[in-house]
Amino acid sequence: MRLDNKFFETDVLQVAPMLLGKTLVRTFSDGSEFRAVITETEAYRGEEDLACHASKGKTPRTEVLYAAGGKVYVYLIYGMYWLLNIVTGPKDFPQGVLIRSLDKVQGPGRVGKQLQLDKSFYGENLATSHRLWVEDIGYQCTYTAYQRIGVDYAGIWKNKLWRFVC
DNA sequence: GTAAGGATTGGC
DNA sequence: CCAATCCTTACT
Repeated sequence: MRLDNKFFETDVLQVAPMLLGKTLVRTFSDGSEFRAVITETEAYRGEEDLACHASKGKTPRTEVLYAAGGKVYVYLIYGMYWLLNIVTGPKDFPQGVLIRSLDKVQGPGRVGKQLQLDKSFYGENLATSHRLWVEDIGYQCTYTAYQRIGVDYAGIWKNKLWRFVC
């Protein structure tokens, strides 16, 4: 069954590991469908988390992070790759989960490429979208927590074990 | 207005 | 090791 907003309105440190084993579904305009199991996620939590984009405050780019959970946050990195994030938590508590890998696609940049993401997905509602959502197929995998990738600039926050891998 | 740099990847 | 490539943010 499709995950609803309720699922995503929980704290990101709960949602990020719970997403492992869930199925990501993307339908394309030609009618085809892509399904893959989420195998790696990363949590970004609050304005005080220097690795979180919301650490710079509310801007046009980070605005959706302040919404209640269940929305999509996409952004272009290095001018080349659209990274997929899911906003979590209550309204006005900026946090989100980066989808780093699927069973069939490893690497956040590759996930965005496979799903053919672009800026039109910014703010997409996963509970009602007809082209992108997450399903619970009754499977929860065991996981291990690691430090996040590529956030060496984040001071003490880089040491948080907020990356979850199946 | 201008410049610096990034939650990455693939190619040299 | 480093270029690709462009948007966001910070600063003059």
